[in-house]
Amino acid sequence: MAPEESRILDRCLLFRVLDERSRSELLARARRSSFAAGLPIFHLGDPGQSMMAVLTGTVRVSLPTLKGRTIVLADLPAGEVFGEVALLDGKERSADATALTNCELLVLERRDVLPFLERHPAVCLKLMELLCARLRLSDDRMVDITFFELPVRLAKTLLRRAKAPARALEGIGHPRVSDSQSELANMIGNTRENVNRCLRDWQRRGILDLQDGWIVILHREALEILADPAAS
Amino acid sequence: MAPEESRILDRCLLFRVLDERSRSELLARARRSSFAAGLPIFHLGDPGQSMMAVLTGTVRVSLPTLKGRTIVLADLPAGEVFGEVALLDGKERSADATALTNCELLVLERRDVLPFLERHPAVCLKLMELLCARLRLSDDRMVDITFFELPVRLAKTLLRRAKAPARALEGIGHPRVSDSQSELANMIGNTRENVNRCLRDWQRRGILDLQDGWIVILHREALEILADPAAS
DNA sequence: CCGCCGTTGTGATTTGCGTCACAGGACGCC
DNA sequence: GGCGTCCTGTGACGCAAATCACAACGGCGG
Repeated sequence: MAPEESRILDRCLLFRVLDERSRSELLARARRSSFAAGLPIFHLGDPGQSMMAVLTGTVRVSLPTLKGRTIVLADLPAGEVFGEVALLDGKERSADATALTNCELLVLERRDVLPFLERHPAVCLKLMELLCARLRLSDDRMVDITFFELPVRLAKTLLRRAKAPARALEGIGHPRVSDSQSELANMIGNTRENVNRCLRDWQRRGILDLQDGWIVILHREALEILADPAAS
Repeated sequence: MAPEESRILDRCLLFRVLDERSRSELLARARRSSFAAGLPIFHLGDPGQSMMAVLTGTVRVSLPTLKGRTIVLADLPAGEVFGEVALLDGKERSADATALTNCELLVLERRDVLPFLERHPAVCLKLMELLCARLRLSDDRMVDITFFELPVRLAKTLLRRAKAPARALEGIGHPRVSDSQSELANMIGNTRENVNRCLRDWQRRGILDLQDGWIVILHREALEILADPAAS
């Protein structure tokens, strides 16, 4: 086992509770797999007997529809796991997974994981925490989509996805978001056109700026007020 | 322990995997609690250190908002459990729970459940299945709300909640739904007014009938077509 | 018996959003 | 260079749905 791999598993919340010996035992049965940027890893409805951990790259989990629109559930960086739902309940894949960048995955099969879980209740509990977190996220999203309009959801999403400014160390620059407008639309369950109109409006009002494909947040506070459904 | 209680726990998927001895062990640490129809059991945001099993009655789990509207997540009959999310991750209650009818509950505390789970991996796995089911439901709902319009969602909901006709045994009568129009609106994330208009339209078209507060489904097939987003 | 409240039934008005239809710019590839 | 593809930016149009505003009905408690 390459040393950098066990280090990555170390950063994976789910496996951090394991001692060295159990971790090796699990890794011994795991398979590695690579996906080029843009390639599908699995589709909603596929039979699913495995779960994956992201070793390098980013994986997008999303819900597709008949037409082109999708809902982005999560973008998972290295250290995260996905595909656990179908593995645990033995049913079909509950969402699409796609390699957003070039990715390396660790694949764990149902027949290996289930017996392992039975012998490691601590991992069970961690896994349940993970499922709970997913559930809370999903329910939050549902409330957002049902009750709040585009500006509130967009402001929330921008704040959530804002990266630190490039020259944060010198205290210069503003937090910024690199997602394209259609990606943002998919995240909040709305259309690209409406996202564009909203962003341009905020740009005109001096809240943010659009340049080189970046959305630069000029006044975080204004966004926070917009993101608060109680205000506005 | 009253005999009828262990029989009810027997019908509870989560505890059915346990042998008699383990079940008694868990029951010994459980508390019983009653709620009159309409009373809140807990609120979103409350600290939550326990989970409950429904012994008798029905419990509604829902997400509230600042204004009056809510999303009904589930109506749980006897045998179901709820409140497991806050118990498992130790965070605040993720939803409201209300006694829809007079209810008797079995309350299990975190300090008792967690050690128990560590010694009973089979229950862990069942609990994970339960969480997976909740997650799938939530995601389905999100897709419905985001992409389908009121008629599709309403038709789906009516079909899901349709009870067998009163005189099913004689083969007479039609499946029917007893929910009020505002309850239906809460289930599908829309307003009472729109639900009413849609129902009246379907009544005029002979698909269903409204009488004595019941919605009587005359043509199940027509509803099924309406519920299928691909058609229509 | 009367008032209160929850439910149903409808109309009018406004608005958020989906859809269609473009135009222009950046970038990579043949 | 020319062409496809993906992104941004906007206008117009129409519909779904939120909101407001009533009226009628029925049950229940004082």
